[in-house]
Amino acid sequence: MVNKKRTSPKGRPRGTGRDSRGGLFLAAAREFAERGYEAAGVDRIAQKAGVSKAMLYYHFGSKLGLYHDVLGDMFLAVGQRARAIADGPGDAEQKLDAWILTIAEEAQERPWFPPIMLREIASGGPHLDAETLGRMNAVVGTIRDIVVQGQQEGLFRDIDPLLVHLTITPTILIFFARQGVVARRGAVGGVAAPIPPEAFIGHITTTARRMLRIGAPGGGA
Amino acid sequence: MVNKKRTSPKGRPRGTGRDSRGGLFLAAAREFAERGYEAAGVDRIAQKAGVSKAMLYYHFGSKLGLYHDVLGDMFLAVGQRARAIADGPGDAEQKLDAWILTIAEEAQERPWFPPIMLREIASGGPHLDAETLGRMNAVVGTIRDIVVQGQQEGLFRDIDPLLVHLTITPTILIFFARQGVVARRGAVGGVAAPIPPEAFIGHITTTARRMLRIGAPGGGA
DNA sequence: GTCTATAAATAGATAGAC
DNA sequence: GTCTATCTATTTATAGAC
Repeated sequence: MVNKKRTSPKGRPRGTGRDSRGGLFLAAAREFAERGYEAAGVDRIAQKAGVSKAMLYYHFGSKLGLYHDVLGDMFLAVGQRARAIADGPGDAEQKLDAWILTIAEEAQERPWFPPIMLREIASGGPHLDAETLGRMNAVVGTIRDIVVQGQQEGLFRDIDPLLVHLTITPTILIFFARQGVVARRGAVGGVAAPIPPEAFIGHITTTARRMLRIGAPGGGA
Repeated sequence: MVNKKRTSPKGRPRGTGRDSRGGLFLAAAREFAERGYEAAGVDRIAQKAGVSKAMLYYHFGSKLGLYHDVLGDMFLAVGQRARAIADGPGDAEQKLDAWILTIAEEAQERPWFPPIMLREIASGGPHLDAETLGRMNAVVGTIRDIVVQGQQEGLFRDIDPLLVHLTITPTILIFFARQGVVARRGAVGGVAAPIPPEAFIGHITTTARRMLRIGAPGGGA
């Protein structure tokens, strides 16, 4: 039932090895990102990985088990980095910058992360396990800590930390989800307008500061 | 192949009637939002609508035809309202406020709008027809017009209009997609924190102003 | 316009040989 | 660890009666 938690034989990060398990993991992550959990096909995953479908069941037990492994890998990485930032040195503004950079880096390192995340939001997460749910909540808590710190430091205005999270994180996710699409299909529409990731990250950083700093124009709601 | 474009017998907006076609439209919109195009089942749609599956094919020709009808209804409404705002009176800031309100209203009037939109972004829109694609691009163009107006009026700083769009619109979509989930499941995680829509709209309006106004803190990128 | 019955393809999952 | 063959359920779509 529960999937095995061991890492690859040689200690490689999950999904990057050349063993059949790692190949299946990587193929699955891409398939889940492209089609979503329900529409993803175990046949296609096995084919992309170059092994038989039976291997998938041998390693992961079920389609859902495989999905949970992919989710676990994502949120473990993001959650740990977020916590390290919040608990580390620096003022709240520096920490928020670091968080923005972290999400952007993870989105590029694991291109399946933004699409899968968007789909889970869209569907209300019917196939999220308790462990993944806990890790997602931990991330929200981490952002809250950073915002509260900024308010105590007198840097940030009075604003609901959840609103801060809901403004910054989804924007980054959608940007990189769109990037993947633009790369594959030439823009969702045709009016491509490719924006370099660095330009986008700079924009979000600036916007986040303007959103949070005390005494800016636009009202303090 | 192409779905019939006529409205309901009595000229009601699509999907709100009590005829079998309207019932199917509404059930389909909800099913597509909840599960995504691929995972949506015509059997389930027909069952929810209280008619037989054959009726679905009689009215819409195919599952894809039905999906296109749902998409068309969404983007026609949003596109027309966006264009009316951009071409109407007022300065750019007022128009941007109106745009934010419009997206928020449409998201609440058609609760299937945000989830479907998120899924299309996640998958790169493989089942979008040319008409829908055109309407989506028209919306982006409309936002661009508003931002450019603001820059010419000396209200907005020099910023890529596409970045403005990518910052405001997705945030609103994700918020309301999440709202639907929170209502159905009690938050994606458990740490619910229900935010009233008005509070969120106020927040986004303020954030958009702070993002765009000239001479604010946080740097001007 | 509305239905039942069914065709034809594909899905996730398993058995058992090697 | 890896495979082929197969079981069973579900899928989209259609035929044809009323």
